[in-house]
Amino acid sequence: MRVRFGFVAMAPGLADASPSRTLTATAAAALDPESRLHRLRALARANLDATLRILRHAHAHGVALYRFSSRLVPLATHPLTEGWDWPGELAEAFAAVGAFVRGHDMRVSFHPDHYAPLSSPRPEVQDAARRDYLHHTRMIAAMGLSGRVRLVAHVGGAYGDAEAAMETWAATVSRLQRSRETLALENDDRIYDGAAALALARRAGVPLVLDFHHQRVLRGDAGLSALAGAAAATWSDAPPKFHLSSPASAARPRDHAEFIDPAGAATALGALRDAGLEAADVMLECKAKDAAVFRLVRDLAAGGGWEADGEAAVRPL
DNA sequence: ACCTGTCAAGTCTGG
DNA sequence: CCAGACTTGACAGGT
Repeated sequence: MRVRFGFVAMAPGLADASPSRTLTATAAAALDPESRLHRLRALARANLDATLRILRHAHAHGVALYRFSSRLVPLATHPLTEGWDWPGELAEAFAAVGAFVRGHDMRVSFHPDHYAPLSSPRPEVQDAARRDYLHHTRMIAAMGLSGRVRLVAHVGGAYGDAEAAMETWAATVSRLQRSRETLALENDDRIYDGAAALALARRAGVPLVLDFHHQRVLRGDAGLSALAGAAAATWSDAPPKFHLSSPASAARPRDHAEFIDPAGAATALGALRDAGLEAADVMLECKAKDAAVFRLVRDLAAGGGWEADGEAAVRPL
């Protein structure tokens, strides 16, 4: 088995490389339409530029797994920018990112944020969520990566009835074009645990990204290997994918720590090994980002049980 | 140059 | 019914 690790959005080691630069809506509203779009276009170009630099940096260190910032195009779904042809204006910059990903066979993803729940009973919220989903699929299309990038989404709230909310989620997803190829579902740390998310993912025909940290917060480590195996079985076109992070502190167990605690990682990776997987991709959600990947590989290799396979992957001994 | 409060967005809890 | 927490990185305004 080979386990590859990846990181999210920024690489703190790279100077001046934020992929999420933006303009506040208040500041944007104060500008005349022409200078507003001029500013936003420049920020988006800088974000895509930074993204390409981060991808080069990742690839140079053997990192094949990366999650894009969802804010590459600032205010893209805000009413202030309605009608903006960003796909046309930023075509080259998006294409360059996609070409690098294809050329180096990297696995990339998006994670629409939790303000866009497809399960909401409020029509205006659902409309906004669908616009957000559409925006992400447009970015993927602009990269020339349609069909090979997943949007990793949460179910959303419970709205007083979690069963009904899952029903709404499945119904909404079934209406979205090509959602089976473009979506993946992730368990959360409040309402939908691994088992619930797994059942919904199977029903909707989308793969499940099992988040070990969320699962531990809700249910502890019991049954982790069986759950990991079942989650892995929902993936057919790519290696199964997992999320891993460590609690920031005992007082704030849900928050993400700077780095991965090696003991916790060994438990999670042990579950993958015990599930008999041939390959797995594990996205680390740590404040230290890329540095957390490199440190975890070193820690696992030093701790016994695993050997480093480059700077960003391990194999069991 | 640095520090602090604020920010597009939704949901839930507590008062 | 409303205010605040939740979470995160970056802006914006002030020193």
